[in-house]
Amino acid sequence: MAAHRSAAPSAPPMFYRGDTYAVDNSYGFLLRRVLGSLQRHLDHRLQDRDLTAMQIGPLVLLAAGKGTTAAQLARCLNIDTGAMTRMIDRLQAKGLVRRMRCPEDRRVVRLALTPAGTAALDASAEHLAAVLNLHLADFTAAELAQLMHLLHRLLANGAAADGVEG
Amino acid sequence: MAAHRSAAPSAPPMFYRGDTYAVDNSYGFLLRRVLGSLQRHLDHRLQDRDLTAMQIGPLVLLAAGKGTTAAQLARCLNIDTGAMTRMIDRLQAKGLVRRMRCPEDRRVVRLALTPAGTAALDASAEHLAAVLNLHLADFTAAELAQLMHLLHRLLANGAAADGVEG
DNA sequence: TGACAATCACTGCCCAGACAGGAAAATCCG
DNA sequence: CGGATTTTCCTGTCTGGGCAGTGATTGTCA
Repeated sequence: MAAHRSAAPSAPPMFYRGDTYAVDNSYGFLLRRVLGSLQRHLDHRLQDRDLTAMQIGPLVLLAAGKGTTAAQLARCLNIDTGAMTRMIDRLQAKGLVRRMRCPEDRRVVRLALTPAGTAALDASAEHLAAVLNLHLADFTAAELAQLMHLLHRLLANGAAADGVEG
Repeated sequence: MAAHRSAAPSAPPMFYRGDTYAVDNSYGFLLRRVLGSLQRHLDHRLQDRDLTAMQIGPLVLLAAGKGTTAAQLARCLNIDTGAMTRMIDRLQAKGLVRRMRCPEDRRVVRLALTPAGTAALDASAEHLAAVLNLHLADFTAAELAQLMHLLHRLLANGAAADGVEG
């Protein structure tokens, strides 16, 4: 188990220990609260438009051409396909996206933004940017870059462990 | 309101713009995925114990003496008191916490860990620490400190805006 | 003292994600 | 060709958060 680590069986980082764990030092709790703040701010700005912060995700991905099926969007957002199905249900009920059975592969359902969906996204993008900027009020460009770098590495480390355990 | 900013009514940071927004550059989406990774890893490690990552929050706070009422815990975790009520319901159903009407102020319900709750927390803390460490696999102590620092500032900037708008 | 506001816990009603399971369709392979 | 596997979407059922509204209690202040 430990032997195949070529460079180092190396010092597994022990920043946190079970017996001395304190909430205030946990970046996990902190992350949770930051995300909550982002979401709450965005939700408040979007409530006039009958949209939520979460619902923007699929709209952005569709507009950016990151995917045209529910499964693709779910993978992009790292969420369940079941959750995505219901999300699409809500977006479709609001007339923002369209479902169209794919003729070539009749399992898949092609998704597309409606004109209303494009309009809603255009109107929301500015709020999304504003909320992100608001939380960066006293940041320099270098600090934002550093933040993104650290977050990417957290994610990569988690994904690496996925492969091992999963 | 703007006058008290001594130095500058100053360049509002424009890291993100509505018309050029791209998912890949958004620290919001990144944050969301990191948190999801943390939660999934922890949930998998805890499923044997019939516990979820979310349910550890109140247990940790109770053990640390950060609060003894639902309202206090909710404020600590930045969540709704209604959500906390239901969370306590689930924890109580599992026999991990105890409710006790406070005699002095009969509005409040005092919360306390049961022995089973303390045991469950002790057993989980090590997994919590392990998951946090796992995502920090290639981090230095300085980088972790930097991450915490940046997250704290994001949170503070969000809270500052709360006061203004709310 | 009596009206008023604040606080606390709780409840309904939403949105939202995780997991398990199922039906239909496509693909792979013997 | 024909069965096994995989993929895609969908549907329960659970946990979980946000918001609004309720009732009980406490504190405040005229």
